[in-house]
Amino acid sequence: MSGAKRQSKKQRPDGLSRIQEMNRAKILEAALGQFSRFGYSGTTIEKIAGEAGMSKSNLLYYFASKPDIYEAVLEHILDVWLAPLRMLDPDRDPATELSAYIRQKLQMSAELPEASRLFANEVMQGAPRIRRVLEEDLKGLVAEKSEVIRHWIAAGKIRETDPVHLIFLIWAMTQHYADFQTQIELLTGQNLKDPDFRKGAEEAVIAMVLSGVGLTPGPA
Amino acid sequence: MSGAKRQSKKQRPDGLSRIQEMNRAKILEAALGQFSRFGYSGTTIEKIAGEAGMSKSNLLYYFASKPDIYEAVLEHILDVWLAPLRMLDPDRDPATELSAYIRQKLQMSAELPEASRLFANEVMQGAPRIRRVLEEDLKGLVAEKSEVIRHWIAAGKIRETDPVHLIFLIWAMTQHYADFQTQIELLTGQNLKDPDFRKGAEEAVIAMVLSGVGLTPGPA
DNA sequence: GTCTATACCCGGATAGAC
DNA sequence: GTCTATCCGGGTATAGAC
Repeated sequence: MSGAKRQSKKQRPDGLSRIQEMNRAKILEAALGQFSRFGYSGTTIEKIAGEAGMSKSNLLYYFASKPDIYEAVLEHILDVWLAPLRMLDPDRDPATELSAYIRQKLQMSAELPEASRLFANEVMQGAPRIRRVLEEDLKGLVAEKSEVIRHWIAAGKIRETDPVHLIFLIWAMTQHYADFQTQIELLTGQNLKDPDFRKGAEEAVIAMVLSGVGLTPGPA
Repeated sequence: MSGAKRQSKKQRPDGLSRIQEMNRAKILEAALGQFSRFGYSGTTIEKIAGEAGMSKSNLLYYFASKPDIYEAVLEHILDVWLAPLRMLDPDRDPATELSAYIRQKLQMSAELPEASRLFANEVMQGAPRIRRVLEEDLKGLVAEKSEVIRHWIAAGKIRETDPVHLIFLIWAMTQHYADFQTQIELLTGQNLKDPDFRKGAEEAVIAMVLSGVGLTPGPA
């Protein structure tokens, strides 16, 4: 047995075994659900573990502490959360670009409402853990995309509008359907997962934004 | 001393002494600040008491428990929160009415952002304590005001629009400035308390809503 | 009517067996 | 890698003195 094969733990690229990866993923998903619903203080490690199908202690084997989990979740969703805005293209026409952006944001509100609510929660508490990201990355991104809008204005393609307010208002309208989902359901019995309602929301937001910048939305 | 004057505790209309009233008010104000910032679970009775300038035990003399305080705060702000919508008047012209409504909502976001955030917080958690109010009062109110908007449409005064989405979008845009105040401050360095920024927000929202329903906002 | 002291419970985190 | 047992801190709420 001398010189025998060593206990081969296949060293994967990230240094994690398959089950480790899977467990981490399950934890992050469960944590997103809990944090977004109950806020940071309102969620317990035990609940997250329960949702993820494991024991509290086992969870604490993967993440050393509660803040660690929270930050991992936030980091995990931030990229996908900001992705749509990055795609605003100055070289295409504003009606197409703005419509596409709104549709993407509404799609995210439909498919990942928890991410929206987690983000809202964090910001409402003063954004203690994502201050940096907002001040640096997001601020830069918004400045960049404001330039795109100013470019459209200068080219006479859309009406004179404050770019920053325009961006804020698009965020407000699209994220509202995720953040206030409960209220919307109580008042209408529907949410973005209903195709009809989703279409109604898309039309309402797009109509408002396009006419708001002086474009007349076509019937599609 | 026989038959002397009895220790006269003036029985006030609500059965509360002046200091009791004042203390209750101070507690409610402090509680609003804490709950809106840290959510229900994130705030402690001790913090509320500190903000209200009294001891934890003394606070618990006025409110028996944490949920009691929370419900009192919610109830206290709900009326004022829904007041602006009640004023939408079908007999005046839509441009005036919608502009006034938006301005009132933005005023509330400027002066009582905590109320907005508390409300958002509660709804995002599934509205466990105000389900009733939403299902009954608010639902009725929205139905009533949807009729107002349909009335304007039928009279040819505004473009065909889904009334419920219109209401949601006005809420979304106006409340966003309170709920995401932190983010807005980090990105622009301003908030609704700055007169210039407030004016910019009013113009942006009013322009968007009015043109969205087919009205051209005048330059004021 | 207000404060001090304290009981009690719950959630986060660790130690150590398996 | 996963579990059980347990510690510890903090937060709610109460008992009782003043």
